[in-house]
Amino acid sequence: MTLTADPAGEPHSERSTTPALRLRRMDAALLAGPVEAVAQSLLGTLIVRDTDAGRCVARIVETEAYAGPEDRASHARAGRTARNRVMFGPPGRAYVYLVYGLHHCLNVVCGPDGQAAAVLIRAVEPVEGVELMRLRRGPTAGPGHRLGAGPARTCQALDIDGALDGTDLLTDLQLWLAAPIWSGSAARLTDPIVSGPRVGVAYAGAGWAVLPWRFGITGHASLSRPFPRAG
DNA sequence: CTCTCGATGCGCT
DNA sequence: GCGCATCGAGAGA
Repeated sequence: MTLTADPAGEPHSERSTTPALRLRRMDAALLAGPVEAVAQSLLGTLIVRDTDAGRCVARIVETEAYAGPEDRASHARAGRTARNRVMFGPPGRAYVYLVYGLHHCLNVVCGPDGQAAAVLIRAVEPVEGVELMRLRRGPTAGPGHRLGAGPARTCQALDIDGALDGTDLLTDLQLWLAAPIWSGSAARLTDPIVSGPRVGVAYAGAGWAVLPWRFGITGHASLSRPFPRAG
């Protein structure tokens, strides 16, 4: 399925109104269950970013699951620390961290309060506010569908940084999660899902590094990078 | 297309 | 002090 909020994409007619993208706040129930299941459930849902500059809406097309201290690839592997404390909190919060000293990454905390688990948002497809996203990404950014093709690109396009760490994505007004709605009912992702090993976690050791906990919408143009064959 | 490398702040050992 | 859940530029095939 293709999601479009571009008014120009609709034939012009006198009584036609803008085919407004209708948004409904995400249900917390979607964030319950095993983190690798939640990571797949988040595919196709929307991130809404409202700032003074305007609204941006982006569709999640790629995720990675990170579990608790037992997961040697997870930031929770050393137990609860100042940086990862949000991961151990209630589901629905944003865990935002700085990586390589210059890039931010956004996670959606899931699982029960007190138990560390989070889903990294690895790539999004711009849906609304594409020009604003392009402005934030800078003049060297590629075509529109690549503006959110990576975890740090996603944060840059949506103006997400450490100040938003701990934000409640289920209730906040500036950064929140939504499900797309058509004809009054919630949309369901019908696209096939592809999986593969998580990116950049070789240090985690054989068991955890090869776990296929990276998920994407098969063949989507906004994926951060290709999935290995036979994923 | 692929590969290599530098930037850059800070959490953790 | 080491190394990172990354990106973009540049070189070479």
